[in-house]
Amino acid sequence: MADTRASIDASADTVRPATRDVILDAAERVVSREGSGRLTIDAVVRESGFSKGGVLYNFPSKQALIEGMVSRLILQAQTDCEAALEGAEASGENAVAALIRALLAFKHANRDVAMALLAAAAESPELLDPVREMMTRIREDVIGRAPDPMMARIALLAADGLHLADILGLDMITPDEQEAVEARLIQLVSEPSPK
Amino acid sequence: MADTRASIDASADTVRPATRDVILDAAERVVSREGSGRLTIDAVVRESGFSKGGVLYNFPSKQALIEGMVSRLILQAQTDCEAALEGAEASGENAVAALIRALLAFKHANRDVAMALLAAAAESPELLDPVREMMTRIREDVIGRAPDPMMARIALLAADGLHLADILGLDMITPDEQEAVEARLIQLVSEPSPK
DNA sequence: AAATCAAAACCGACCAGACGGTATAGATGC
DNA sequence: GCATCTATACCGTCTGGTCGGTTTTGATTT
Repeated sequence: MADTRASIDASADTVRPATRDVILDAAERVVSREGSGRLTIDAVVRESGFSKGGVLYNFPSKQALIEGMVSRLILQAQTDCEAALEGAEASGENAVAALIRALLAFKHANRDVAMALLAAAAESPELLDPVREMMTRIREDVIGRAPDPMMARIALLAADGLHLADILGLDMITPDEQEAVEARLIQLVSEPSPK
Repeated sequence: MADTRASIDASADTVRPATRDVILDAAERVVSREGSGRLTIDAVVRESGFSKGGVLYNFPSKQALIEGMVSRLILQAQTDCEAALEGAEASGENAVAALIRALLAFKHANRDVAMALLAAAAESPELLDPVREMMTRIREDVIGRAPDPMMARIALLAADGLHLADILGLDMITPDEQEAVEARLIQLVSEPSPK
């Protein structure tokens, strides 16, 4: 069961329709709709349509289920970042800017889903270890490529700030403002001496 | 650990040594040590040394207790920010820089305590309403005073990012680096055209 | 292809404990 | 003695997890 199949597809699985992913989707829906504190196995059972036994067969414990959510999220982020890097390399675009852009897009696309991280943190902090690892790798990657490393770091932190605001629903920033901020961030990491 | 009492009255302290604050302190310790998901009334009872009845006498429900934690946190932040503003006005320092500095210091001092926010978010999202309100006020204040409003906004977001890293334990940034980043942030909001 | 069979996948009733909250009795100071 | 506060036993509910059983799947044999 060390499977960890690459989530999204469901194409190759002719018979078995990626049960684990169906369950993870249901869990994400629960978290996004009712908050991280309401993530219970029974709620996932209700939401997924599977029985309790079925859910617990695929994820032997609630912790395992949260681990599944986290690792899928990480996989997605990693894929997105790598794609952004390749795209930048192909088009000759600034790699750091591309990465920041990819991160912002990812965080925006997974705004409510990322509450799973809160659930994970609440359940037991060590579940965030893989997240730590990934963020470190990305950060080192970005900072290593940046003409102004500290500014790159600041841009990353600001991106985290945007994410936090999204997660906690603290975003009273208008979409226009958000776009402007993101553009400015990308500009900041692109030019060594801005303005 | 500056005396964070400030809740209600504190008039007849002789007999009643700010029971509510003692309980809130215990709750903060629980959250910081065991994670936001482990914040239970019984845990607070154990940690505070009071009886369950005593705790529930002061905070009639778990929600009330979390509300207490949040509002105390907000009060403290507000006080700190106002003090910073007054100090800046007196010394002629850049107000925006002073505010950012105060926010960073506050967030640093309350790094684990702030997990109460996560507990609040998990319990029921509307508990974060006061936090929203405060953050909006601070942001508007900072942005209104800044020579480069968008840069100020970015600095605030970066400060949030630092905070998030602290809360989730994602801070693999060294103290030196953190100091450098904070200095750069303050510099960014102080000068219209940095570098 | 029909029969067989073992393993994988799934089901749902059940349980022990934890949790939030209540009830009530008791201490303490005015 | 009355208000304020503390302490403990208790209750109903919820939750994570178990367990024995049933269905589905896929390979094998004939």
